Amino acid sequence: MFALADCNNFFVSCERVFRPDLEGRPVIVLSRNDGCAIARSNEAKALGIKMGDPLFKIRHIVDRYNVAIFSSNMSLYADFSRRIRSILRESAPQIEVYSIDEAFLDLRGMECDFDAMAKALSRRCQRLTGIPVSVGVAPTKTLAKIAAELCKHYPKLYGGCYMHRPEDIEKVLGRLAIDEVWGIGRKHAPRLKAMGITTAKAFTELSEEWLRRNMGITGLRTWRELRGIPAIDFEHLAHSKQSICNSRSFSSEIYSREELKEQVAKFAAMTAEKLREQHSRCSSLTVFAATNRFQDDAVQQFGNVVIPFPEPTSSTLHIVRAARNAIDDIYASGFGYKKAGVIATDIVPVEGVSVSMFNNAEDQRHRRLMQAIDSINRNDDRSRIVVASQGLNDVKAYSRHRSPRYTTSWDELPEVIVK
DNA sequence: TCTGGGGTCCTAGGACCC
DNA sequence: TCTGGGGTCCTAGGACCC
Repeated sequence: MFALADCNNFFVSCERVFRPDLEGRPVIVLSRNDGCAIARSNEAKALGIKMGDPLFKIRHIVDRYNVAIFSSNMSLYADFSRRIRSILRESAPQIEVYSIDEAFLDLRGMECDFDAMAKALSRRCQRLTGIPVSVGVAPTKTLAKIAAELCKHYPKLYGGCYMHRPEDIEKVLGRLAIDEVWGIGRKHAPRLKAMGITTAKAFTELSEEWLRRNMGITGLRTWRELRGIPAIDFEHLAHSKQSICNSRSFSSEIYSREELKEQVAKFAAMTAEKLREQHSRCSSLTVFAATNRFQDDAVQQFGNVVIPFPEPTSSTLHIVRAARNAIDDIYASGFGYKKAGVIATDIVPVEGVSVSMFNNAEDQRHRRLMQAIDSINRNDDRSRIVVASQGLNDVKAYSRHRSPRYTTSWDELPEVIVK
């Protein structure tokens, strides 16, 4: 058996921990720049606010129903995520962290009452962190996802955990819309519906041959998982990333070449830092910059340059220089750039990098320099040491409704006033 | 005025090889 | 009218996820 522990409306729940007055009120959390709704309380969902709705398009709902809005406060959410994970680790020999608010638990080989264990786990998370967590238990990961979802919809009925019993699975799948299934996305769902396949159960009755031909190996895996045959591996080891992307939309368009270079240099520096954090290097870097894609009356530009490195690198100096140079190939004056970013690819572990005959001395110097910079910048919200060519200002962004970093910043601890 | 920021895996087709 | 029969590797783009 596998379990999936999934935090309910995670970002909203984090905000409510320190704002219990928001219980029962519609609450949303916005993306960067206060752009879109990316987390919604049940009350906000009931008002018809959808995932990814731009704030300006739902303004009328927000005003009319007094919806509480928050800018995203990632330091807060990351800290809660860490706390939840440490609780989950106590409950199962292996966990697979799937996202900031979800983790699978490997229950294979464990002998206990899974239902009782999962209920206790949900209660424990709630009590120790204040975050409501739904736990689904089932013989495959896809079925565990469905179980957790059920439990989220009927919290009172299931009390934090739903476990699939073999005799119930068919009934549950018969009532589950095909587009709710993990692995069936916005392309395949309409196609299946047009064929009359509207439920998960109907999907499991398709032939293996049809799946293979029309939805490839991934569709087949989902099909198997729904039929109770594990087809998606449990990944207990967190592996290093194969690509690292840092990109941002700007709160207002950038017209100057130098300003664009500075922004991209910041993204490059962040990327280099992440590479070093996972002990790897990259052999190529993609740099892109684009105008506002929503402005359809204006001429658009999307520039995209790939820079190969002679040897794999994680040096901020190399990566920043490459990114700034790439802007010279992309930039055209007169365009307002709204978004830019860099992507590190061809990532290799640092141990596997062969030593260069020619640049060895420079490599050593950079490595020691980066170690020194990282040790100074570590545990700090913003970097204290930066490359001069990335400028001294932060990437500009709106964040008008950010709550305090209650748990990670000494200056923002909550105050309790006793009268 | 205002529209997020990350990732993964798979597949088809092209380039190249014998 | 006629045009072999295999392979491998790489890349771009698609589909999916949070």
